[in-house]
Amino acid sequence: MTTSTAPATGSGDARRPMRADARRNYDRLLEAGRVAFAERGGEASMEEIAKHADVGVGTLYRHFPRRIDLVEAVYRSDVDTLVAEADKLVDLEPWSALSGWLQAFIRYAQSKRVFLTELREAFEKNPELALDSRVRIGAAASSVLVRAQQAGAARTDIDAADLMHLIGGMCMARAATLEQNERLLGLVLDGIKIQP
Amino acid sequence: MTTSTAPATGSGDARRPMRADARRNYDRLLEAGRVAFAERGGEASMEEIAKHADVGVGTLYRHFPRRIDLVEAVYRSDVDTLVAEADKLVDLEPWSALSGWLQAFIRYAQSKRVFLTELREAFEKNPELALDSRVRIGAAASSVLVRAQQAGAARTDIDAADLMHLIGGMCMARAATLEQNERLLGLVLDGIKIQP
DNA sequence: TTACGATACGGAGGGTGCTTCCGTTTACGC
DNA sequence: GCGTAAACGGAAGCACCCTCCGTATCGTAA
Repeated sequence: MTTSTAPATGSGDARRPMRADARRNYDRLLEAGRVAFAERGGEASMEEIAKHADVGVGTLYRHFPRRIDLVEAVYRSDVDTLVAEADKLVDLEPWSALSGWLQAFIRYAQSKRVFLTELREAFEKNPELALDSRVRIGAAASSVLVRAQQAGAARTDIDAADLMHLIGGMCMARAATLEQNERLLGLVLDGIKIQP
Repeated sequence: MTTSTAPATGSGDARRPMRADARRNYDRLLEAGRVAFAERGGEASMEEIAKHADVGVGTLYRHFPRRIDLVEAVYRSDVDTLVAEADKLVDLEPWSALSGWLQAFIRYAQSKRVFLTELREAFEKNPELALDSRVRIGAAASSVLVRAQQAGAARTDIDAADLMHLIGGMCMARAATLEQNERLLGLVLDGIKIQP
């Protein structure tokens, strides 16, 4: 594991590990944040998120000093999940892995649209966040795509950057719904697939 | 004049004209809003804007019931200005008019970047705003471009849509400064110009 | 010119949401 | 068990959006 969502405490460094209750609350808050942003986007209030995590606002602010820090943490953890998904799919045959990962990507992209304004702010405050995520997602995309290509299941005249560009752009289009995106993904997959 | 920034009272319709003080305050508020958004973007508060216009908040809210209404009005008026600029330049020779208008366009685009978040919200609430502005700006662009083309001063294998796409995209690029954009505009103009 | 009704003004205050502060509670090493 | 550092919780501070209504001003008709 590399750059990750892990709070404040690296592998074997100076600082102690978090206390058990702190760790538990951190995880709860992150999850509550994810749900809240997904459901209510920028409308989600800090009080609301704390309540959902069964925690006082004070605790929320101890872990995430500013609202934007929570936004960033949720985003980082979503990217982690997406990247990890590529590893999980390694057991499937190459084509299924590619197709499965792109589905995961679409869900990821869809969830981002809801709190895009907040996210944009986070990127502005911390440009490294955008760059870093792009690289990591690109690597994951590449890993599933190349495997499919090497297995002769996907055409070789596209690369991961093309794919992200195509599908990412599609997902960001103004009125795109999840269903529509999944349908269009099917179309794209048909275009990429090499019939056995 | 067509769709415009004019508040609540058309040409010769049912409603009376605005009272003189109301008209004056409306204009002041619009101007104060423009300045405030340009300087402080989304940070600008309603109290602050009202004070700058030498007016109470109550008056601000009478004219612009919600913050977003002020954002929209400022934006509409900026578009008005940009579109009117094309008419003003009609006395110049065709190439100067084209070049001058594109400079105005760049200033317009630059000012939009500052309160992009607010603007995005306004577009979301009122899609007709984005569409309408695009059409009007496109028409203005077309008028100056076509004239330059007919005068043999600009190459004819591009149209207004291409131009807006190129220059608009350039202005929206993440870290673009006004100077950089003006320099790049020079570059684009060189590419479009037909030497006499 | 004055008087009067319609219109507009102003700013105190309600409501909400982010953030801070600090007294209380809890986990963990001895 | 005990002591201490770490973490918790929520009341209160603050800033901002917006509303409300008593007061002031404009425009008009006598």
